[in-house]
Amino acid sequence: MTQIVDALAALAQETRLRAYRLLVEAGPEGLPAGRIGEELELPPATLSFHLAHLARTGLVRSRQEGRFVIYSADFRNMNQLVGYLTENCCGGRACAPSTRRTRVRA
Amino acid sequence: MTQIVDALAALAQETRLRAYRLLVEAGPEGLPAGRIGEELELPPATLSFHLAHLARTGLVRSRQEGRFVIYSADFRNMNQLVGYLTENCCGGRACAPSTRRTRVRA
DNA sequence: ATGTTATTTCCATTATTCTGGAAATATGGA
DNA sequence: TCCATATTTCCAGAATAATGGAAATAACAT
Repeated sequence: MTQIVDALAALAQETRLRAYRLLVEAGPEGLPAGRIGEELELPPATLSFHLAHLARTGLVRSRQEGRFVIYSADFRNMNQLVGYLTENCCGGRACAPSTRRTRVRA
Repeated sequence: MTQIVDALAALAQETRLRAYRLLVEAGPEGLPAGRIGEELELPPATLSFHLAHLARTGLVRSRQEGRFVIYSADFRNMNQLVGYLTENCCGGRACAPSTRRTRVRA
């Protein structure tokens, strides 16, 4: 439960949610921190604070690449989060919307 | 986006998440505030604060019934939230787990 | 009206989170 | 080596959220 609350809190902040979405869009290659700060127009200290927060909860990973630190979305925790919400917070009814996306057959 | 951040923030707090889950379990009839406070062992002011927070975001509704105020989960916003996460934060892959639960633990 | 129970509002205190400048650290290049 | 660039850490101030006692409001019963 602590994990779930932490993941929710990590995303419950506009700057972090925007950063996370950028990284989802960017795909597995991810983006260097500076690129994210540019996109979000954040001073470096603020950016670092939020990226560290996302990384702490495991929603995001980082790897060093030369002078750059590359961040990328880690979907495992997001899967867990969506799974939790679907199973525990939707009262049995279909909570995920019927989008035209990948249908999952169980 | 503000709506999504608000919903996430509402659930990103242990007390509120627990209250919300209780209400999901309780179904459409919901539960009187006092019953929730009893279950969660909260002083009335604290309980009221958190329930009001959930209601403000639309995750929960309340209705007066005699001397009691009955709270119940409103799934519309939860659907929206899960939908948003699935569509915007999962990078195209299936985010909801394919585990089909026949039994929901109480 | 008075009493009892349920819930909320008021308010102050404490705790947590956010913000960003300045300094520190890290890496690569000349 | 020294310099430029990328990112983080340090730190302190500002903003926001959580907590709960006490008083207020609401609803019903006698």
